[in-house]
Amino acid sequence: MSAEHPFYRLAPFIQEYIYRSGWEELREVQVEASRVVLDTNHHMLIASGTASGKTEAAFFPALTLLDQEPSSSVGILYIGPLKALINDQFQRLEGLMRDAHIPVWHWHGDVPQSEKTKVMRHPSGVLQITPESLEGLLMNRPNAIPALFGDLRFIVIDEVHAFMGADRGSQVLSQLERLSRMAGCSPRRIGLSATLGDYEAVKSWLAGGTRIPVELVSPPGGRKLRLSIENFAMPDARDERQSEALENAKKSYNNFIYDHTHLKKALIFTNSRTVAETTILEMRRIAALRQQPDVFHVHHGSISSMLREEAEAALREGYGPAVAAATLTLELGIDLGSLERVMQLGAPYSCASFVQRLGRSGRREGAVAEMMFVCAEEDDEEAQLPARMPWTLLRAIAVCELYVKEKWIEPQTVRKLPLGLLYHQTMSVLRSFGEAEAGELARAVLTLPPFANFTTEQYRELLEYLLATDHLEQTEDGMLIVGLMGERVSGHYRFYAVFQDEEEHSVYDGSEEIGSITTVPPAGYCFSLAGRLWKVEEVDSRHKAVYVKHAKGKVDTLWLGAGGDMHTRIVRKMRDILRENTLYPYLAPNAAARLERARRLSRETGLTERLVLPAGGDSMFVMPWIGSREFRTLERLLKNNLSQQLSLRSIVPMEPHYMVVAGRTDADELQHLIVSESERMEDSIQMLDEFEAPYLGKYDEFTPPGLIRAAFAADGLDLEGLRRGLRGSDYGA
DNA sequence: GACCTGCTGCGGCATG
Repeated sequence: MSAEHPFYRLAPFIQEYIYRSGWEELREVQVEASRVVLDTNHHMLIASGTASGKTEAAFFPALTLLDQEPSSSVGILYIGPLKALINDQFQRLEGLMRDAHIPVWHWHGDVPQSEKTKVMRHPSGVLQITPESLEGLLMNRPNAIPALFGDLRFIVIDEVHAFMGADRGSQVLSQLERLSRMAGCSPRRIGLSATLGDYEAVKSWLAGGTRIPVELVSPPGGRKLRLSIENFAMPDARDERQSEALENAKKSYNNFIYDHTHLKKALIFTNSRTVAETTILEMRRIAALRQQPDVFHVHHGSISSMLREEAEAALREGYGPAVAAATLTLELGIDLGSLERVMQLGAPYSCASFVQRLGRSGRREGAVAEMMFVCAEEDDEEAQLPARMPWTLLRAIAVCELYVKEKWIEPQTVRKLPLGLLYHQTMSVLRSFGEAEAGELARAVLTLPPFANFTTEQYRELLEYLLATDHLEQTEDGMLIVGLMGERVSGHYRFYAVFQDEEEHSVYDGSEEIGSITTVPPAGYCFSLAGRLWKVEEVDSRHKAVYVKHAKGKVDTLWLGAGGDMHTRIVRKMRDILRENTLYPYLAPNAAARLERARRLSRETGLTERLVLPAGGDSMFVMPWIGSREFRTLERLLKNNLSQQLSLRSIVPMEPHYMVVAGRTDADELQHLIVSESERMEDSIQMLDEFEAPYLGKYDEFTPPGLIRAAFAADGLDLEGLRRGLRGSDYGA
C-alpha cells in the first residue's frame, strides 16, 4: 500500500483498531467511502451486502475528520430504525472509540433520563437516535437544539430502505431540514443500505432538501448463491381416508426441518408469528422425544426484548448449536455472526425480504450464501383435493427468478402528497414555536422537503379545517396555537411515531417478561408464546399486564392477520412460470412426480381454484387468493362497524382495477382463464375498491376530506369514484 | 391464515 492509500489517511486510533481487530486490509467499500468522505464535500450512499463493513465504511473517514477538527457540539448524528440496532451498533462503536476520546451517546425510549441529561450537558461525539426520539427533541426542546447540533458534520441514516417509501422516511427528511434550520448547520448525509432497487431514486431521496450531490459507493458483490427448494404436498385434511397419510406427511415435514437445523447455528425464517411459534413447539416436541437438548428460540415482534437478545446471543456466541425461528425482526442488520444454515418456511412475499434473509447466510467474505426453502401447501377449505396448485412453491420460484436472474427488487415509492404527515409536522413545528402566524407556519412547514408538492392554497385549506375542528386555535392577536383536539393528539407520547399501533398487554411469568399480546384471554385460558404454552392466571388491566404460568396441551396462537401486499410483478412471474412450463427444473424428483399427478387429477376432476390478478400497472397487489369467507367477514364489517376501517387496512386491494382468474388450474388453460371473469368475485372486488379506508394513515383522519381526495388522486387513486360506489350500495352509511 | 418499527412527564416514595 502506498502512503496515498486511504488506510494511512485514517486517524491513528482507527488504524490501531484495525490492527487490533486483526484485519489485514480495508474492504473495497471502506476504501471507496474513505475517498468520498475525505476528498469531497458530497453526501454519500453506501449500498453493499450485509456484513460488508458498511458501518465502518461510514464511520472510519467521518471520525477521522472529526478527530482532525473536533466539533463543538455533537459531530455525527446516527439515525437507526430499531432500538435493538442502535444498542448493537453502540457496542461496536464503543470498541472502536475506546482510545479516541470521542464519546458515543445513545438516545431512545429505553435509555435512562440521566444519560440524556449528560448528552445535553456535554454535546459532543456521536449521537445514535431513533426518528421518534428525534421528533421529541425537536418538538419539546427546541432551545437545546443549537447547543446540541450547532457544529454537526455528518448525519448517518442506517438501513435507508427501512425508512424510504414509508411516512417514517419522509418524517426523517423533514426532521433533518428542521434540525439544520434550528441549529444553523449543514451536515453531510451518509445513507447505508443492503437492499436497494433503484439507486437514482434513493440518491435523490437522500439529498432531499439540499443541493449537495450524492456519491454512490457500491462495490460489485458477486456472491455465489446456493438455493434449494423442498416441497411437501400435504394430503387433504378433510378426507378421513387420508388422515394417516396426512399425519405421516406432517411428521416428515417437521422431521425434515429438525434434521436440517438442530446440530447447527441455524435461522428459520417464517412469514408469520404463528408459524414461528408452532414450528418451535414442534421442534421442542421432537427434541424431547429424541431426548436431545432444547436449543430452540423464537424471535418476533411480540417477544420481549430480553428473550430476543437471548436468541441473538445464542446464535452469535457460545459453542454448540442454536436454532431460532424468526419473522422479519431478524432481517435487519443486528449482528448474528456467521450462521451455518438459513431456512425459509414457505415463500417470502417480496424480493426485498428474500435478499435481506439471504444476507444472513455466508457472511464471511467469499462464502457461499445459502437458502433452503421448505414449502408445504397449506389446507384450503375451498379447494377440492387432492389436486391443488403449489402456490407457495410457485411464489418461491418467482421470487428467486426475479432477484437472481433479473436482479429485480420492489421499487420504493414515496407518497406525493403525504397529508397525514403534513398534519403531524404542522403540529410538531407549532409546538416547538409555541405560537405562530399562519404565514410564518406555512413558510416553516410547506418548505420542508416531503411537502414540496402541496400548494399554499391547499395548506390554507388544511389550517382552516384544523381551526374549525379545534386542532388549532387563534389567539386574540391572530396567532395560531395548538387547540383542544390538537392537544389531545399531540400532547400524548404516542404522537412521536407516525405509524399505526395497537394497544398491547405485557405477558409475565413471575417477574420475567415473555412478550406481549393484543387479544387478552380471560383467566384460566391458554395460549402459546415464545414457543411454550401458558395459562392465564391474572389479568391486570390497569397496568396492561397478564400473569401466566406454564401449561401443557394444545392451543391456538393469538395473532389473526389477513392478507398482505405483494407486488404485481411477482404475481405475473408466477403466471409466466406456469405458462412457460418451466416449473420442473426446480422440483425435487419426487415432487415433480407429485405435481404431475396433481395436474392429471386437476384435468380429471375439473378442479376450481381462484387467483386474483391486477389488470396492469406496477402498483401493489393484495391477496394471492381470497376465499368467500373473507368477503363475508368484510361485508359484515362494512355494514356494521365502519369504525373498524383502519384495522381492515391490510385486507383491501390497493389498486382499483382487477381481473379475476377462476377455473381450472391447468397451465395450458390459464391464458383463457385470465379473461373469464367471475361476476360474484367481480362484485366483491368492486366493493373492496369502493372502500376508502386502506389509504388512511394514522393522521389522515384529521385532515379535510377534499384534500384527502386530492392526495389520493396524486398517487393515482380516484376517491370520487370510490365514494360514489359507496353511496350506491348498502354499505355507504 | 403477512410482517415490523416507537414512546413523556410526573407523582409518590425511599434513601443518602
